[in-house]
This record gives sequence, C-alpha cells and structure tokens, in this order.
Amino acid sequence: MSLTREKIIELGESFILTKGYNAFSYQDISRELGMKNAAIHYYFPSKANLGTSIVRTNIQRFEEMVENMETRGFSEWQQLESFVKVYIKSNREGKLCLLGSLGPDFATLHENTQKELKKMTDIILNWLTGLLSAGRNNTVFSFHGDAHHYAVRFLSDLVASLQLSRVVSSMDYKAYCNTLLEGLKP
Amino acid sequence: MSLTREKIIELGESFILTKGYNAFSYQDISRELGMKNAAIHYYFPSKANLGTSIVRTNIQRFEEMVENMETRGFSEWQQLESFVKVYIKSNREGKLCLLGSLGPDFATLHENTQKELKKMTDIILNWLTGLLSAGRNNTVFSFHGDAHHYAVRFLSDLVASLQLSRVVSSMDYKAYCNTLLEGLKP
DNA sequence: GTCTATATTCCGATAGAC
DNA sequence: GTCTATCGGAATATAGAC
Repeated sequence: MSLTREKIIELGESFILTKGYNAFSYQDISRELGMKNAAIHYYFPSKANLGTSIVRTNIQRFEEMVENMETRGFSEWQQLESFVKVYIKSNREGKLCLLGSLGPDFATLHENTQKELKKMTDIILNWLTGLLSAGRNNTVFSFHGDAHHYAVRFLSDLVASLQLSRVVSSMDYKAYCNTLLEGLKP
Repeated sequence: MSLTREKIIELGESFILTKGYNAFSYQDISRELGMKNAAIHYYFPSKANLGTSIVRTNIQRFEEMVENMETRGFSEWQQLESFVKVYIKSNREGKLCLLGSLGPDFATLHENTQKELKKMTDIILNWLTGLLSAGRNNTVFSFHGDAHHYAVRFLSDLVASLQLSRVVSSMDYKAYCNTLLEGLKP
C-alpha cells in the first residue's frame, strides 16, 4: 500500500467534506502533493475510482471503530456518545460528514460510488438501530416508536445540523448534540 | 419581468435540487430552452447572479406561503402540516430542498449567494421557532426544551431525511414525516 | 433588447517519458 | 513503477451581431 495513495485518499476526502465532490479537482490534490494533476490518475484512473475508494475507506474506519468499542466493552450510552463525538470533531474542523456531502450529489456519482455509499449508510443505520434497540431494552435509552425510524431521525439530526451550522448565524453545535443525547435519557 | 427570465430561474432551481449547484451548467438550461448557453448570460451575467436570484425567489415564495396561511387563519398545527407537505412533495419529485442542496456547497458559493442563503435559513427558522413556541402555549404542540433548538432539530429532520431517502434502500418518506408530526402531539 | 460567435480557462483523462 | 507532456472537451464568460 503506497503512501502517496493514502495521502491522495486523505486529501480527496478532505476536499469532499469542505468543497463538495463536484467542486474539487485532481489539481487541488496534486498541488498539495507537489505533483502534476495527471499523476493522480496513476493511482486512481478516474475520479469515480477515487470517490469509491474514499467511501470504502470510511466504511472500514467505521467498522474498526465499532469493533474497538465492543472489544472495550463500551455501554450503549458510551457507544452513542463516541459516535456523536465524531460529528462534533468534524464540526470543529469545518467539515461535513461523508454522507451529508455525497448524499446531495448522489445523482451525479458513478454507479459504483452510489452502491458503496448506500452500503455505508445501511451499515451505519443498522448499527445505530441495533444500538438504540438494545439500549432501550437495557433501559439505557428511552424513546417512542420504531427503533429504525428513530435511528434515521438521529442520523438526520447529526448530518443536517452539520450542514446547518455553516448556514445558521449562531449555532452551538456541541450544545445542540448534547440536547440530542439528553432526549434519549430515561 | 421577462418570461424567459422566469423560466431560467425555474430550470436553474430544478437542476440545483436534482444535480447540485456545481454540477449543473448554463448549457443544461439553454438546451431546454432551445438557445445557446451564452444567451443565459444576458439575463444573469454570472452563475452567482443566477444562484442568488434563485434563493431570493425562494424567500419570496416562503413569505407568501406564510402570509396566505395567516390570512386563512390556519392553526399552528395546520401551518406545520402545510410546511411538511412541501417537503413530501419535493421527495415525490426526487428533489431536495434548496437549503439541503446549497448548504453542503456553501463554501463554493459567491458571497452574495451565501448571504441570501443565510437570510433564507434565518427567516425559516425564526418562523418555525415562533410557530412551535406559540403552538406549545396553546397546547397544540408538546415538546421539551428550547423552542429554537427544537426548530433546528425539526428542520434538520426534514432536510437530511430528504437526502437520506435517496441513499437509504427502503425509506417511506411520508410515513417518516408523519412520525415527526406525531412526536409533537400532546 | 435579445441572442450568437467566439475566447479563455480549467476539467478529467491518455499516451508516453524516465 | 512513477510521473509529465499533452489532448479533447466542457465550463463560465465577453464582445459583438441582429
């Protein structure tokens, strides 16, 4: 696994989260790396390849996070808190999450990237649904209705509020996330 | 006010809501109108002008909707329901809302477009906050905590779930919106 | 006042140099 | 295996025709 390749993925992701998929170019990446834009094509023949790889990397990262939390015996509450912290960090860095950035551009993505993005979202939502459901059974969480519905809503809250925090004049993202968590307390 | 100009705004908005701001071009619009792409520049010298005008049109449309509802003496519940219906309609047409589409591209927008988008969001959030607050006082709604926080959350739910409905395999958007409204019942 | 011919820049991508 | 010179085309935008 080449170091340059990893840097390209890292930079590409960063640009997607700040400028958006259709606004960043290979030149944005190559400039940072001190190369010609065409050099990126050696590692990723097309922009679609790069996009797909970036989503795959994110899936891997998420699954490793979940594994780590399970190994450490995190409670449902601790797991949800850790998940929310990822979003708070993104907000601090002025970034969106990958779902919130690529989701709106879905129609313009390559078929493979679309497929991978769907896969990522399903994985996150399934995990979140299971976590909420288990947490409610253990009386760690309290909420009404279907767990999957609530999972969609909770994820929507995190995704969109990241976007809104750019647009809304004065928004305390961390405080907002805390009220989200508060709402789940029994 | 020229008819062509209005058609350009309408088409431009439609493309923003389906492809995204940075993915649509003047050619997309001119092709539909049977003109050369450069003709659009007569009406909107730059893409930023067009973007700003589209946001302004949306502000106007929203304010007219609110006025109409007040004239007809809509209850808080009816007003909120009407607002949600706009999103259900967008979902049926495979479109996002303007905030959910332009928000992620915020960093790439012209200063004036950014300003107008912020204005639009403030207007919507202020209205929603007032509506929720008044509705709670009249015991039409029931929710915990700060009304503005809840308004941000409610808007986030609508905005992001529109985006998610494209990505998540099986999602019943209308049913989802209904559970959102159910959550506000006393 | 309305639109077209044309310029300019930048994009993603290929062929080939080292 | 790694990167550069270069292409074809599409993007936004200007100057000028009707």
